[in-house]
Amino acid sequence: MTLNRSKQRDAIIAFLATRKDHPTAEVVYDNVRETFPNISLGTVYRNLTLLADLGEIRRLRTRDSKDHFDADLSPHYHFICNECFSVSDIFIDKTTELVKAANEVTMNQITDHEVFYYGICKDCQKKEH
Amino acid sequence: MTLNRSKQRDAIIAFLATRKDHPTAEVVYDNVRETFPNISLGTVYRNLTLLADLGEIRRLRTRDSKDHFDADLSPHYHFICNECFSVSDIFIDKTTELVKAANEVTMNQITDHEVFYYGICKDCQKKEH
DNA sequence: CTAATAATAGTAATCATTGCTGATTTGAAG
DNA sequence: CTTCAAATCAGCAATGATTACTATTATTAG
Repeated sequence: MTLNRSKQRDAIIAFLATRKDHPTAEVVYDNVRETFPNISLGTVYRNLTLLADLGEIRRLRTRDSKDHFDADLSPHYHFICNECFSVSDIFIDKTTELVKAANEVTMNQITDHEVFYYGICKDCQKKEH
Repeated sequence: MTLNRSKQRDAIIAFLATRKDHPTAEVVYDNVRETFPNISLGTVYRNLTLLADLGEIRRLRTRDSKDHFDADLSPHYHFICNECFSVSDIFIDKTTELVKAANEVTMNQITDHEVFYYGICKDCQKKEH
């Protein structure tokens, strides 16, 4: 029940902290494997899930079929490209307004919220000439 | 390439239109089967995907591992219960503000957006003693 | 009515994620 | 510094939602 440290988990957190592109479990696995050649994919998933449950990272479930993970806990939203499925940050915070407006129309108890923007990212706009 | 009508698809649309609880493919299947006893789950999935791609219904990918479907295309958001994973409507529309604010910080081309609220629904609040 | 093709039922396959098991690591207490 | 129970791991099997495939049936334009 107590949380022990582990080199694998530390490496996963450290790697995530270096990235702003919200990698998938697979990407985390591929990268952490460069330092821990025989870390297993299961370990990556278990730790990402554990960290998300503890609230130390955020799990993003987008229209993409893979989960993405974000080590940045500051309030912000996300943009997902419909072409390449890349995920990028939208650093705005409308918590006050959004939660206030929602509370006026529901009795459900809101603890948090997420905003996803969809469209075509800058890079994919270029490609489509 | 041309779209033909099919009784199965009509039944799926008709069923979805009667529900405000954003059923999963499985739930759609169970219900439509009462009228079409040997409709297949694949047909349900194929049509839900087709309709979502055509923009005639919305596919909601939540923290729940199952997709939910919504026949109501009017601008509105969703609340998902962390306990029972029920999905309910939040009839507010902050498109103008949200898209305006996002456009001030990104060059990505935004075509649409989604807001998910999470928390404990009214029913689950009661259950908790 | 008929041919072309869209859609279906039934089932197999995919693939992200989770579960299992026996071995290894961690950390608190002596 | 040892000890030992509990936590974590690697490797791999299993799960489960969704998609793909194939032979058959339904739809619709002409």
